[in-house]
Amino acid sequence: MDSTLRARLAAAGVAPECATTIELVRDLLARAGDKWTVLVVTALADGPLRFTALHERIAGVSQRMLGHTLRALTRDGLVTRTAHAEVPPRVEYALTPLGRSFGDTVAHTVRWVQQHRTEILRNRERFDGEAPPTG
Amino acid sequence: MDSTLRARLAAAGVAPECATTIELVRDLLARAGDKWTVLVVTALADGPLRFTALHERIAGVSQRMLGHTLRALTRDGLVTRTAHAEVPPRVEYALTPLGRSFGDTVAHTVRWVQQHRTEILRNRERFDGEAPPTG
DNA sequence: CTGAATCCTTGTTGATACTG
DNA sequence: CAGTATCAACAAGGATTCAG
Repeated sequence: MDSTLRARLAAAGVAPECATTIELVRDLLARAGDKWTVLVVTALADGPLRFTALHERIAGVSQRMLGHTLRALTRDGLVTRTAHAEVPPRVEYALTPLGRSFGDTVAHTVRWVQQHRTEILRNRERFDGEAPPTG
Repeated sequence: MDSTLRARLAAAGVAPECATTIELVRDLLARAGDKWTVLVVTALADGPLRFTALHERIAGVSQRMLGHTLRALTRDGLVTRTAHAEVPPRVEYALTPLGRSFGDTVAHTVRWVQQHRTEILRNRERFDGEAPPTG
């Protein structure tokens, strides 16, 4: 993990437990912000799906990134992975209660963005209109 | 911007406005998850601060990354940048109402992580205890 | 003091190919 | 079907240097 950060926070007088929380917060926030997590969680919100079903439903994701995303989600217990011992193999992914809860929290932020979408976009335009000419 | 994503979403039958929202959501989520944003917003929550004050208060951040973070935040209108025409220069950064609102939303997620911290950590341990031996 | 420019290291993403 | 391994491209992050 990012032990450097922990050391720095410790040096700054932050309690270890709190430091771990900060790392974890950033970790989860970063995960929510990565390219595929939100789409995966959203896709699974309607019910369990197989790997291929997810791959088809989420346009543009590579097998590799879908696999990584799913693995990370599974590791944190946000998603369950159920492999059925059959031929051909069948693996189903489903949201856990924790994952659903996480999805709700993210949805909260999504709603915020939707509400402030116009304002943010306008701010960017204004900023880009003023600043870019370096001189 | 990520026009590739937009094209893909369009191909998938997603409305352009919705596609923009998705990009923006991921953008803001990614920003929240980056290494310094949350710390900057938190630091500014107590009131305006100068560049150097922020640099001192946030242990471990480089001038470069602090500058980048501040610039991104300013661009979105989450933070104001007030340069006083003095010698030596003095620049103050402050949260806008929008920035404060954003901070509240992020705080919501932070609280979620704090509440589920133990569970997530336990899940990870269990996962790492079972899976790693590849064979 | 504030912060942009440069250079370098590292981590992330994705295409492709291969295995159980 | 459900992935993992490998490799190449790229972006993020950081140290240092330069400038207004």
